[in-house]
Parts: sequence; C-alpha cells; structure tokens
Amino acid sequence: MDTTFGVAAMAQNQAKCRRGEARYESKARRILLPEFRFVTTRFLSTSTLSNPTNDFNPDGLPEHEFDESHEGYYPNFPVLIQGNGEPWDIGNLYLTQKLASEHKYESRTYRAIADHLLDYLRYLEDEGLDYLHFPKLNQLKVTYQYRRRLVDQVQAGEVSVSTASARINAVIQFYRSIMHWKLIDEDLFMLEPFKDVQRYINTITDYGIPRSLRVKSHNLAITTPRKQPQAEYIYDDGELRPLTMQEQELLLKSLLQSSREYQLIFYFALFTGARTQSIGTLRIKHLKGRLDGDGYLRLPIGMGTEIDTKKGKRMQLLVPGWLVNDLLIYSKSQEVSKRRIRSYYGDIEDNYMFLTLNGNPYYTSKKELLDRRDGQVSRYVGYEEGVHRTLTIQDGGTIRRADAGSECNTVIELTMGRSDIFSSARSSSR
DNA sequence: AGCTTGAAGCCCAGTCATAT
DNA sequence: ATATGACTGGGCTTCAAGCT
Repeated sequence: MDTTFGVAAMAQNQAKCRRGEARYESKARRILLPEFRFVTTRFLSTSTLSNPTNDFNPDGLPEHEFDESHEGYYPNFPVLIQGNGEPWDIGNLYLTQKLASEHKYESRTYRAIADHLLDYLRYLEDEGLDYLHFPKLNQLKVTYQYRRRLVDQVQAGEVSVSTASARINAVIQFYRSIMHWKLIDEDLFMLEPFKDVQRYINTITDYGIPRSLRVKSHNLAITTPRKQPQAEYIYDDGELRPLTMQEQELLLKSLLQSSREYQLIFYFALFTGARTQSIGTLRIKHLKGRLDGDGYLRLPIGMGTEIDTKKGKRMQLLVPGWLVNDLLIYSKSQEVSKRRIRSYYGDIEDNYMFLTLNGNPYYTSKKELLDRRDGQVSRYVGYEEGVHRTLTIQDGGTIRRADAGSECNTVIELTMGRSDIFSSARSSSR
C-alpha cells in the first residue's frame, strides 16, 4: 500500500485489532439460522438391523424420516462453525441442549453466548489446543490459559473488562453444563477445568433492608471494577445526562427538517421518556384510548400490554393529547397505510404505529415473534399477501440520525445516548 | 436502453451498559 | 452473576436521476 495512505491504513488496522477475527489466527465463525426447529428422527421399519447395509442409503444411515410436528421455531438460532468449515459439535450441542432445557428463548441471549464461545473456539484454534486439554498442573489447563489471554487483552485495551468477564463466565457455564448434562465422557469429570467458589454480594432490598446474597462463582472469574458512586449530578464524560433546554430546542428545531415518523418518534421519546423498544412496539390501537382530565392518555406498558419494555417491566406513560392526535392522523395517511400493507400484519389497527419504508417494524415485538411461531397465523398471512415475508428481528438499530447539518447531528447524537458533544467530529454518518 | 453514482434503508458483528 | 438492551461502524441492496 502506498505510504501516502499510511495513516488511514493504520487507523483501519487499529479498528480491526478490536475484532475477534483479527485477534486470533482462526477462520471460525458463527452463523444464524433464521428458523431453527427441533425435529424427531423416526427410523423406518423397512430398515432394521436385519438389513444393515442399505443399498438405498450410501451414507450408511438407516432409513428414517423427520417428525416436524414440534411446536414453532426459534428465530435466529446461532450455530458455531470451525475454521475448517465443519460445525463445532460440542459447542452446538451445548447450545441446543440449553435451548431444550429452558422454558424461554431470547435470540439475542443465545447469540451473545454463541459469540463468547466463538471467541473461545478461535482461541483454541489459534493456540492449537483441545477444549479438553487438562493436564495436572492448573496453569497449563486450557481454561486457565484462556483466562490469562483475556486478562492480557484487557491490559492491551483490546476488550473491556466487562467483556472479558462475560467471556470467561460463558466458557465456565459451558463446561459446567456439558458436565452436568453428561455430554462428555464421565471419565473426564475429574479434570477440573475450574473450581467452584461461593461469593457473597451485599444488596439492599426495595424496603431498605440490607441483604447478603450467596452467589455461585468460580475461581477464574474476572472481577469488574465496582460501580462509580452515583452522585446527584452525573459527570458528563461518557455518562448519560439529560439534555439542556438549549439542546432540546435545537433538537426540536432540527427535527422539523426530518421525516414525519422521525418527528413523531422523537416527540414521543421526549415527552414520555419511553425507550426505543416501547415506541417501536407501539400499535395504532393503543392510541385509541380516552384522555384523562388533564388531557393526557394514560398508557400502560410492559408485560401484558403488547407494548414491550425492558424485562417486561410494567409502567404507565403519560402521552399528551396533542401527540395522540398527531399520531392518529399520521396513522391514517396514505403512505403509512401503504407501509402497513407491505408489512407482516397488513392494514389493521393491531399493526405497529411506526413502520419503515419496507413495512418492517423499528423494533420487533415479542407478540410478533409469538404470532409467527404460531404456524397458523403466519401461514394465513403468507397466503393473504401472496408473499411470505421472512422474519427479520429489528432492535431499533434502524433509527439513525439524519444528515441534516452538523448542528443537528450533534444533538441527535446526544439523544441517541452519546454524551460527548464533540463526537460529531469523529465521523460523518455515511 | 444500459451504466454510474449516491442516498436511503437495512442487516450484521462486536462491544458496552443496565436491570434485577 | 446473569440476562438482555443499546450503541457504533462496516457494508450490502435498491432505487432513481443523470449521463452516454
């Protein structure tokens, strides 16, 4: 590469070093299956032991068929692939076993776990180590070595402490589980990849009573530094803080040049304090309620309301009447109804208030995931529309700042959780 | 008509932050 | 500790306007 571009190249390399594929010498990767289903294998009576070499089946597998009657599918289920292109059996077995043994499924959590294990797999391939390499001497065991590598990476600033901590925890959890589920040979149980440790953490209950909680930990845990003391005011570098009056004015002014749905999304956020997740999962029908004496719509959100909140927490939003009105008008516009027609639910009031140009929600609701798991609903919709839209899970990432001048960018960036007022200088959005 | 270009919309990987 | 939401930056696809 030409030396003129030295600086740019260096910056690029530096950015790359933070990425897993660059930290290790390994081609291992993780993919996502859009629709993962459990199936039961049934062996057919035609191929019994009396007919072990089945001419019809060159793979040597007895004739079989899959029973796909299991309820629903799991969207975006991760699969780990080794550098040589083959699936990583034990890792994937762990993931599916975990799925089978739990009553709920959150795709992002599985993705996160798989990504941590992917980092581990890459480490193993890079070092040429087996995941069951457990000699007598603790310091030589893979798990201990991996921990050391993680700490080094933290020291080098390649990953944050919290990431390193989460990684080692995911790996320990992996070993715990495969031993517990007996996914590996019983003889190997003696190897001791780590040691169990009891920890106590002091918390204060909602009623102010101090409690000591016993927590199961392990000797390889990487401790994250204690939380900052929370002062009344927040040090603004790197922390969240409310917008100043001036910033709010600037934001409202610059929003006037933005698209209508962005205006409404931001107004909603600004005047109710709702999260992106709640705004994104708002349906038209939710705004049909009656206003209270002060002209507000009291909108319950959280578990059981179809409006999602973090962890399903129940609360109530106070939506100003004028905003309710504007939203309803917006929902009746031709453009918006066109988007609904392109969407999964079609042109009904149960549909999202905010849809992208392509009819995707800004935030995929838990309800939609349920509806899609229920084969009947999605089959019906697919038939009606003549096109089976594939599921994509949106998590608000589609809401980006508009390119409406640097002043506007700065403020919009602020509202997106960046407190560094100078950060707009870092990069132009595209 | 076919090609180029740029904006908009979107998806993804990786990492950090927060709630309980 | 653990589950899961939030944020950033890279990059792909689609569409339409301008050009050949």
